[in-house]
Amino acid sequence: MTTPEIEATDRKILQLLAEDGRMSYTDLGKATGLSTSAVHQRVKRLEQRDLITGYGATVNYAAIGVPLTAFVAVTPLDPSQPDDCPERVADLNEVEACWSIAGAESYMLKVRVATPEALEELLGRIRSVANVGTRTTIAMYTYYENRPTLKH
Amino acid sequence: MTTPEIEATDRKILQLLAEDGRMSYTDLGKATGLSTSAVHQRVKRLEQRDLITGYGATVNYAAIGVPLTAFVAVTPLDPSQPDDCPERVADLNEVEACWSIAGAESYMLKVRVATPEALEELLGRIRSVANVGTRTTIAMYTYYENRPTLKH
DNA sequence: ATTGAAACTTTGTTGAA
DNA sequence: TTCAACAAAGTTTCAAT
Repeated sequence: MTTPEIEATDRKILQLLAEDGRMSYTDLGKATGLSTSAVHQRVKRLEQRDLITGYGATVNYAAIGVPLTAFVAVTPLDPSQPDDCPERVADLNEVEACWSIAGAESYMLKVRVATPEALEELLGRIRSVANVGTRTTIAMYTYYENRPTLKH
Repeated sequence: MTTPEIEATDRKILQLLAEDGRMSYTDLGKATGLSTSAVHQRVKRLEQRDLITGYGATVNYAAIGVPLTAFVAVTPLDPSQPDDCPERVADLNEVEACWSIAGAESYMLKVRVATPEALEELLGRIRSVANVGTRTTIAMYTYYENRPTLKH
């Protein structure tokens, strides 16, 4: 938003790090035609400008026994109350993402749980902690997730 | 799915790497009470078992001029055709994720674009490349995304 | 943006519990 | 089988240019 124009080299570095967050500065340098310390400097600048907000391992949740992903569309029940649903549901660690949406409902949550029972129980906690109604769409299979969308 | 029971130390390593994918083996060792080479070995095993499927930088898409996220619920139009929508839309790099869902529609896509015009154009490409109908929900603001859901 | 040097990290090998 | 200790190779991070 602040700097929509990103220079080509910085864009390339963003793309490479989005695809492999553990790539070494040496290899980033080779891939961009810069010296190791020049890329290092640029990466630090990308972090400081908040264009890179962090690094994470991609965990195979299905394989570790948390196979259920669901989308929960959320409607606040009392319009006179302060609308702080995103902060309230942030306390629930099953909630992986929260967006405000255009349409019939106010927010969309993405949640991850181990079992249908755990989902039902979580929906109860979401409704009571945020005083909202919920409409849930269960994802039965994840083909892919978090693919980098930078290749243009 | 194959190994739903993950040992406590491996779980801790997964959690730490989900939160900071560039954490060094030295620091992982300090955080888990193991030697550098012992964590190193465990991380390689987590990668081999596909419990860690990759590492990525978290890119602030809004800040680099791609502020629009949308969810596209997709319905195949011709039930006699092979249903290969996930593979077909995988070619469109604006498509970040694809889930098969329970409910009125068959799939849910998550897409990222720069402008409403780019979204409209992308929806056209999705419909023609996969021979599907679409129902789109625009995310106007991202409160948070990809929070690790491993703290239990 | 680069070079070069010191500090630190990674990753293979070896052997102990 | 899992861990620790070591050591060589590679990487990071600075200051100076």
